[in-house]
Amino acid sequence: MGRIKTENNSTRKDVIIKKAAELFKEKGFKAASMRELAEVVGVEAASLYNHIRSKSELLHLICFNVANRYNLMMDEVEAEKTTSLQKIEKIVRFLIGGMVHNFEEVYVSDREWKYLSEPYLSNFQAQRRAYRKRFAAIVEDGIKKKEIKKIDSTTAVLIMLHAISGIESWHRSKQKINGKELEENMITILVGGLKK
Amino acid sequence: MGRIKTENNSTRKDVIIKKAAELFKEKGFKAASMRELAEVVGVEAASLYNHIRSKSELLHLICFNVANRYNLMMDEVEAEKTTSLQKIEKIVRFLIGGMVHNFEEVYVSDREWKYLSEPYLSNFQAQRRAYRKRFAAIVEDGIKKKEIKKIDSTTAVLIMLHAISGIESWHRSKQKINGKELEENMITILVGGLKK
DNA sequence: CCTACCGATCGGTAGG
DNA sequence: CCTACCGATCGGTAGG
Repeated sequence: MGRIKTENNSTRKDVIIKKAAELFKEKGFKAASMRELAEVVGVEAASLYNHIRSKSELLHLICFNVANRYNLMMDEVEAEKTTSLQKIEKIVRFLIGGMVHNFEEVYVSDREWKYLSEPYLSNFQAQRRAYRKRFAAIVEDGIKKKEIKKIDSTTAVLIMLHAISGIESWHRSKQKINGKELEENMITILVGGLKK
Repeated sequence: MGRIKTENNSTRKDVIIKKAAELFKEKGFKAASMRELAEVVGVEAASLYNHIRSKSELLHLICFNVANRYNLMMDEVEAEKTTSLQKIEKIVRFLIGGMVHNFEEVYVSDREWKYLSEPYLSNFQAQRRAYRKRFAAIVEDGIKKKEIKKIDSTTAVLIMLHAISGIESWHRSKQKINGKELEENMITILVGGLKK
């Protein structure tokens, strides 16, 4: 009802969220102000509140958007009839892809989630814990089946997750190698480090 | 001259810096206020300014303290007559040790450096780039000598650095494995992933 | 979507 | 090291 869509089919609210993700990534959630956001959107600060409830709503929209995608992907991987190593490779590739293509959103959900307000904060942390547990279970399974070295699965998951979120620095870097090459290198080192 | 030392030989200024690191880690630099810092130190906010110049001075003291230690360590490693793989292992062990024993300080210098003010910001970024370059050169050398898989050295360094800074989550976690065990697991996966 | 404005909080200073 | 206080900026609201 009267929600105006632009030619690329996104509402004004979508634009605000997208710009918020960029701003939160650049400055950090606390340091980013609604006045700055208004400026990049092209309206007065007060006008933002016709589309969103609060600054903090912006953050939880961003974070849960990412979390939902991660969970759906994990459902899919668990359902597959493949080896643990293949599952891990698929997860790692998905995560790298997300980092490369939805950079700002993923970055914010990775680094700024601690500014979430309750009950979103607790909910997000719970989802995160659950996600890591499912990932660790796959690693554990691979160890049992002797596809993977005998290591602490929690540590292995932490390493993979953080190595990937480090793509941030790659993104900033001048002499970037391309996305595909990056992905293959990461797979070699990370998955290669697990293989027995 | 009147600088009072406590029994463990640290000045009041040292205490302020230490508490600042804890607070900046917990809340983030921007979200942490000088009034909160004063409270944990046990004085009024205005009194902090008899020991330090500004909030931003606290951040650069923390960040450069860490950066200096990293640089000294790199000097030492480069001077050794060991294989590239041994050098990398030494660097990784040093970084993990720093993360485990100087957690707050290292965390802040890793995640909050972007709030540094000029000229400190540029200086810090330059040191960081130089440090990574030296690390990558060691990896490169290992590849040439066929100790290490043929991978992009920049990516390899990024992975190691970020995997280690991810120890943050391990620190938070309930069912921690101990520091030594963590270190051995990380060496297995990270250095193992490089080995030819 | 804008103008006008609010109460709260911030980093920091003056003066003792 | 404290009391008292400053100018700036914040997220958000009222009213049109």
